[in-house]
Amino acid sequence: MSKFTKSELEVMQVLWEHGSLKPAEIQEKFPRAIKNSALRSLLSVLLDKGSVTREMIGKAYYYKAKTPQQSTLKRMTKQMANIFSGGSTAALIAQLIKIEALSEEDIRELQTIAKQKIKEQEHE
Amino acid sequence: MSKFTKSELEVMQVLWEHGSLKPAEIQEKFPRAIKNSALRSLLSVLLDKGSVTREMIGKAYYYKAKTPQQSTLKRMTKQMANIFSGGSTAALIAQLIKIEALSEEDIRELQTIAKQKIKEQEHE
DNA sequence: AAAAATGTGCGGTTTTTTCCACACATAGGG
DNA sequence: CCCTATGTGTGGAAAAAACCGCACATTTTT
Repeated sequence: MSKFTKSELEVMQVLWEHGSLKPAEIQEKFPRAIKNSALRSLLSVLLDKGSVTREMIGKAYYYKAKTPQQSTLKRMTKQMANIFSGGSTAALIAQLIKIEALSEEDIRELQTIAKQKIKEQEHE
Repeated sequence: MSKFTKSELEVMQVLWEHGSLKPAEIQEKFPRAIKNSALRSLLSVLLDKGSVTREMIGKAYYYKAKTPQQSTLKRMTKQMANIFSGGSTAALIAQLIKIEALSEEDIRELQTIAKQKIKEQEHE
């Protein structure tokens, strides 16, 4: 189930953010310098993995993410939880709130989200 | 600035959890099967990086983590934020609370921690 | 004392990931 | 028509990460 290498993740990041792009466009938006051929090589790996799809428009292929951002975030979070908090995602989030620099406004925002979450759960 | 590969992180995880261990002990507690020589090769990389230290006790070297768990968590969190929430750690945490499965108890616990965090900040 | 167990040091090989050059095709402008 | 720009496909090379065998030394066991 699609896990990504560092570079593959950079590609996914661009596609998640910008939707459907051809290689030259991905290259432009890439977080660092990369040769077109190197990038296309990455894309072909992602294509094999089924993480992206592509469609010929005009004379170029347009790529778009198939693996959702959210499922990737969840997987990576789970991995972090395994390393840092015995596998518990809740404990990981707690830990983050404790150690990260957060403004009072940030924290109040989190509180609001937490409240909403509880409400949602009551509706089930 | 010590960033770790997948395997290196597994080693660090064991050391963070168990303190000072010799290779054979790390090997036992390793999250998967690994040959002693492969593990020692990893340890030597980590030693070069300055992420672990070692001390000869009896006839074996005992390794312990030098890079703190917390700073590694912070770095990794920042990376995740770059990918998933435009670099904002606060936004990442918010996102996690939204999408992760959390029991009502978990959420209340988070709220308590958030409250404490606000209090702490008032004292500054 | 020999055998077995435990460890280290060293010098690689293998696998995975990343990167790239080059040949070829097509469209558009001068 | 020829040149340039823009793409693709292919077949690797280069670099990074992971892995491992074996010789040697010391201690423990029989």
